Amino acid sequence: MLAFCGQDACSLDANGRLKLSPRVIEDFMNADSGRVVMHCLPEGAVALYPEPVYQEIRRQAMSDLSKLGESLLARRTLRRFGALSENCTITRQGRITLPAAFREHAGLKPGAEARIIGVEAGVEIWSRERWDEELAEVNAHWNERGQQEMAGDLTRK
Amino acid sequence: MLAFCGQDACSLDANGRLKLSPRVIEDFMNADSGRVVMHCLPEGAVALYPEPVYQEIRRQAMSDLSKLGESLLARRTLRRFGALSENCTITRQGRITLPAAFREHAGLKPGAEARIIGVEAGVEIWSRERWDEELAEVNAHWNERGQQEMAGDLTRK
DNA sequence: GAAAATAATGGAATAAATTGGAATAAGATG
DNA sequence: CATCTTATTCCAATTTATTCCATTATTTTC
Repeated sequence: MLAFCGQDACSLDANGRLKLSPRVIEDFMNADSGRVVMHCLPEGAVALYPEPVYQEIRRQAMSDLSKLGESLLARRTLRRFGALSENCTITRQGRITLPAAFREHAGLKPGAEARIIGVEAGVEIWSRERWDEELAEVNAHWNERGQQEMAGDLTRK
Repeated sequence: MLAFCGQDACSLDANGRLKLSPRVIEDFMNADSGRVVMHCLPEGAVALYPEPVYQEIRRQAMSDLSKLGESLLARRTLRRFGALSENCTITRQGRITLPAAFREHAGLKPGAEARIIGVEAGVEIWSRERWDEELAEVNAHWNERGQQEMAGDLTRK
């Protein structure tokens, strides 16, 4: 059974809450009893990962505390993950509340249309407009890559 | 459970006091019973760390005092951390009072809007304006990083 | 050195926002 | 077409934030 796949359309309620679809809820229940980490991506969307997945992501990026006093990069790395991540539990009604700052990061006003995108490790929340653009870019990139591969096959000695 | 994550909006009262959100208070209680070190960052914000975290940040620098006699840099480093760090305890109402000099360092007048930013090791207090700029820079940096990575994926032989 | 004034602190009350739940509407399925 | 599932809206209750006031400490002036 494939987890965290496919796409859903949904909308934020007046308080910025999001109702997840039954299959997404089920995937999060199976993964970690509905415990979720919300994380703002540089691309302008919010990812939802089961907590263990996020811990794994963080394990590599963890910088040691002794550098904090002298390194701006170290401070900004912690800032990026600290400020832009938060955990929550899916409620009994299958809802999550996006913090206002996260909503803004993803360009989602209360009442906005959103896309829930399965990304295998979890799901991502995109505004409808941004998702359309992102999907076009993703496709363009791998098309270009394919073209280069074919060209390389001709010119290779 | 993620500690010291997310962002909060709050404002200084007329006397320059700051009410922390319940989850931040809880994180500090768990970390060191509410004992906190305030420290002015070069970026123009004030960091709050549990005391053990601050000790860890300073541990290396404090381990060799032998340079003090001949190194201006060493003396100024101690000066910076000494003058710009102070400890305090979160009150029963969950408030902390920023010393006037620290408030000024962070560009916070009494009554100003502030942002409490989780940075995993603790939290940082930013003025609303400065945080907006910092966040934009953080996002821009990691976006640029991502773009370079994608470009590299196309030109790779 | 004492008294008054000013500033700082602790606490409580009121107002605002968030959350949980239920009810209704819409859609899908047999 | 009826029933069951899913989505959306609305309301009540709780939590959280802000403001205001009283008390304590500190400083200044006489």
